Amino acid sequence: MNMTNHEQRLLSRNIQPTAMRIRILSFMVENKSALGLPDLEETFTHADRTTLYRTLKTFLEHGLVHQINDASGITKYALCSENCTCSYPDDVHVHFYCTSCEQTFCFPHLGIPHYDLPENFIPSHGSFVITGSCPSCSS
Amino acid sequence: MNMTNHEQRLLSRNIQPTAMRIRILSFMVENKSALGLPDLEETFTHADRTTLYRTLKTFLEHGLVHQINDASGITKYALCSENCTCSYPDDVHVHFYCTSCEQTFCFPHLGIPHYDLPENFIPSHGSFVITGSCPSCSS
DNA sequence: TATGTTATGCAACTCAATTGCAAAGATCAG
DNA sequence: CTGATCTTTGCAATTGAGTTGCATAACATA
Repeated sequence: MNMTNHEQRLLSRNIQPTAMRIRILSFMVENKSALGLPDLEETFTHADRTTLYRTLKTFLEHGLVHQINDASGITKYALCSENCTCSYPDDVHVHFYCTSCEQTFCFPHLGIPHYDLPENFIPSHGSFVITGSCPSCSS
Repeated sequence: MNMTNHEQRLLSRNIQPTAMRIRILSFMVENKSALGLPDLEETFTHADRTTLYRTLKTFLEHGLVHQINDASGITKYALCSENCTCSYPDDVHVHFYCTSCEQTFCFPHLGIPHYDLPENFIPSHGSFVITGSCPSCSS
């Protein structure tokens, strides 16, 4: 709710804290699950799709959010923790995609193991998604 | 190359071994990396997109292939091993997506750990993708 | 061969993602 | 304060993956 907080968070990632970006960051902070562009379009009906699209891209490039590729066909984004550098493998965690409500959740406490990749495969990021049914949908 | 082999493989998954399906299975066997619908369209220019699309869906539903969601935005499919039931977590393995050539590789020998999911999250599948640069592109 | 089922082809549509360009807003030097 | 410059936002349009309904062709079964 403290806008200055969000401003600080943007500034710490070298993102110009415009009104639009603060509003979008605020929305992502309040939201429990990862968000895709269509989610933002639904919420920010007054704003242009392009702006929302580019805001997500900007957030991603500056490491404010990480990208998740679930089976929904929609690219989702979720906020990184304050000290996250999105580096592999330490800052990569497991996600859960519910096929029923199509929401994607972060499980920051579930990290990923170290993998010995075949020679000359150079890792930089990761998207680990478990698919199934979430508590709201599995009851 | 032995078509009868491919026929057997389709039949063992209860898939009617039509000429089209045998050709597509054959192509997938020869291919090193996972394939998406656009890849099939490029190769089978004479066939209809819908047929290719539905063939992949059929293969998926019958457990002949598994689905991978990498950062390309294209749903990829890769052949399962003979005795694979695509069950979580035993039959789930790590994949590698190269951002340069946009190819996705299976690492069947790299399994995934057991995760204690939060209560009432019921897993059924998984898509574990490490992103980076493949040997051909990292040199 | 007749009949019903399955597979394929055709056409059309939806929607997420993306790009170029113009207008508006912010920043900074003088 | 003013003008020049850079960044952000809005508008319009396009691409391309994914999907569906329906008609026809191929196939299996009796």
